[in-house]
Amino acid sequence: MAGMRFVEVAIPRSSPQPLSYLLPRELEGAEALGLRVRVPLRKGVHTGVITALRDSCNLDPGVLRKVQEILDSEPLFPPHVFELAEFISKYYRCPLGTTLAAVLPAGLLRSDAEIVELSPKGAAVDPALLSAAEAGLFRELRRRKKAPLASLRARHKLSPTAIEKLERQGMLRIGRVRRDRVRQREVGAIELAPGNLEDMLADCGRAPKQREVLEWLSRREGAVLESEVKAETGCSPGVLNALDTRGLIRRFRQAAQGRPIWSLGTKDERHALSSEQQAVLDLVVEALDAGLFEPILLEGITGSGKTEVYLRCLEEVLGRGKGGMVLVPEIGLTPATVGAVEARFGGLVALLHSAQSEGERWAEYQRIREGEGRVVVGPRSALFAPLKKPGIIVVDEEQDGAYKQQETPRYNARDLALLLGRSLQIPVLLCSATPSTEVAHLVERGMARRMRLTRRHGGSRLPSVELVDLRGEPPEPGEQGRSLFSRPMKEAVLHTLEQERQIILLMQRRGWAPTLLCRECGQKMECPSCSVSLVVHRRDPELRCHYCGHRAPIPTSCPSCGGSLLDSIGAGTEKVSHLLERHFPGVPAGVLDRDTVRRRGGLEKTLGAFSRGETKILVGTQMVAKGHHFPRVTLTGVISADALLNLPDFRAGERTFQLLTQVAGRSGRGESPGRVIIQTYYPDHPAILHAAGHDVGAFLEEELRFRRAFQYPPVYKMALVRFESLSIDGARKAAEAAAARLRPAPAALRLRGPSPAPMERLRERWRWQLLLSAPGRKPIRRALDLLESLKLPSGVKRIIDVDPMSTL
DNA sequence: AGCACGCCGACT
DNA sequence: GTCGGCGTGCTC
Repeated sequence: MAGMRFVEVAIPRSSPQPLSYLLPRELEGAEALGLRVRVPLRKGVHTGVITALRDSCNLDPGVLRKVQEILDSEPLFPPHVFELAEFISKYYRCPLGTTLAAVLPAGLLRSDAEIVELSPKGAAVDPALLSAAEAGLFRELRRRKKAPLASLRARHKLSPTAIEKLERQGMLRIGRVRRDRVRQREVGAIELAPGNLEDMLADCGRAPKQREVLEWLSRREGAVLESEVKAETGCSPGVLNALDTRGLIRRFRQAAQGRPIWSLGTKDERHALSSEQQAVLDLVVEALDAGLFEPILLEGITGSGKTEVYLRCLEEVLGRGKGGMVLVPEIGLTPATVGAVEARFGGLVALLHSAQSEGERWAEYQRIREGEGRVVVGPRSALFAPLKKPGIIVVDEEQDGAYKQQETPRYNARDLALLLGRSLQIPVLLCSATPSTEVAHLVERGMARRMRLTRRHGGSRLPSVELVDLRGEPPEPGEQGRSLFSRPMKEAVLHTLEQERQIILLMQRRGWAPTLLCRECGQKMECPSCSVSLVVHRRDPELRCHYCGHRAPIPTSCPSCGGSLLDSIGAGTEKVSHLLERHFPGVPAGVLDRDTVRRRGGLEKTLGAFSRGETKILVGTQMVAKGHHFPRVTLTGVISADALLNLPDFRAGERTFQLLTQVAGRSGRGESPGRVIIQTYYPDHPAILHAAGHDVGAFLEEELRFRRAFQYPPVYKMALVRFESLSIDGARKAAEAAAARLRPAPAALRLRGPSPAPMERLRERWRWQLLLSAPGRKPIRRALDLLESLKLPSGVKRIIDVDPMSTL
């Protein structure tokens, strides 16, 4: 370390490049890659991460400023995580500081907050001398004493510099608060002091409230939260104080536990491996022992035992003193997977998920860093878990779009898992019933091994799938156009109910109806901020934009022509459940979509009632297709397969195929055979046809042929460059200028656009875009370099999405 | 004169 | 990626 006098520091939300700093003598020797430091930048002090150590610097050392403080004693992550971050930064074109902020647990790199308060002079000022906006600000500060500057700016219509101006005038004081530490929140807890309960109760004498608390505590085991004691017994703090001073209870602080994630309390069931499963395990063990990268597509329908395979693989990994990662798309929706891993590995499991508080996530992070948590389960960011010696990476449901982050850094954790596996020389298990075209393409080129599990656990058969051609369905009186339930669908539902079995119905849209139309002028009610129509909701009656959250009351007359013939067009989950009630009166049904899940405990309640059989029918959006296991479900109905199919996106077919196959897999997982009914206007479309025929191979082959012919991923590489602006001209002109810069384009580069994005306006912003594709990455990389060097007109934002998941 | 607003380049 | 300096032009 001697002579390392300079450090490079990556700071989020500042410079795209790491900046050089001087390391003062007193800090020398303590520095290392991956430590956080406090450094001065412009007027303030920021928290960044050391990304390099240097003994020389190409800048004049005289201009360099000094590192003020080193915040950690140990690097926050092992080298492979840092290398991954550097790769992400380059490949997905996101500043390294911002990338590191996404890689580390939230909060560790949070910038300082500016806190505003009134000075004595400000407090005494005559309100008459202030502008209306200033008076509002002063009123709030008088009430709240202190408030964050950013929120004050947002709430009061002040100019951007007004608050600084008032500070210069001595009216306000602005202080800085550091927020780069995660607080592990603590709560009060109580337990009964050791000793005989009878004696203790006697000790209370004539203090009934204290007796009651003691008795209540004795009925509980271990420590109980103080808040819970108070709520349950209705006692005051004084009662607890009295018990404490007499030594009858023990009071202490403990780390606050966030809402536990909902796992099914699964029992660990070890299944004997089939020969197919054993073959995968053998392959993984071989790679483990040889220290080789081994990318494997583990393909198997629902219920074929993929989970047991990777649990066994993890056992082997742990047995060799290493750790493993299990990535899942959305942890809240995969309780079965989480439950299975927890049941098998217990205390070795480290769970990372978004329902945790920052403190909890930080605690789990440290457990992994210290080698205590060695099986990491989590969503895409779990790939950055600081395992010392990762031995395997498992990506469950690898085809899931949730692995792609939809904000910078726009990485895809499945792709990165392969990259990381290669650099660490370890096996990577990509699991899916419906592999992505990306992984299929890898297999096709011999770059990943395809291992199939063809037998369903317990020997249950694949459901039979019937397509209902909606074009042949007669219109129903009282409905506009067609009925939601075709005759075959109605009959199947009735039949299944008679057999005392359960039904899952897939309905892609939530709400009552996707559009409210004026029959007199033909106008659709549109979102004022987005180019989409507002969705009619009835449970909480209002119009709602599903993209920006805009809400409006349901009009009784058309806002543009005054006409009163307003019609809800189409259907959503609410209408489906309403119509179910009409068609099948008295049959209890549950609804599972973002609206019902958002309510506290909504997911647990809805799924719980269904799994206990209290509801017979479960209606929902794609959520119902995710890995739940309901043995009594023998019918799955798809109200319309066409919603996804009609999206103007090259992945529309793939997404449709995956969703249909997934949802079909919900049917008939117990002993009884399952049935699936899919309603569609396109019964001949390959995505629907092959899903009905359970033919993954044929679908992928055909889909890859289409992608090759039309130069789409994964055969061709792609990047999406989007320009956003509050003015339509700004976005369009920037996109046109960018396209002009790329012309004449090299032969290998294909340019689509500039064109308005399929959703031309979103959250008030107009969006225009360019799609770049090429047989290899190089022409795209060069084009993106060119575009990044192009100066943007003011008010225009440029978003680069490498390997986009969708082009909407 | 004092301040808002927009543009542009530097930040280490 | 953001901030702050500077120029321009408006208002008290």
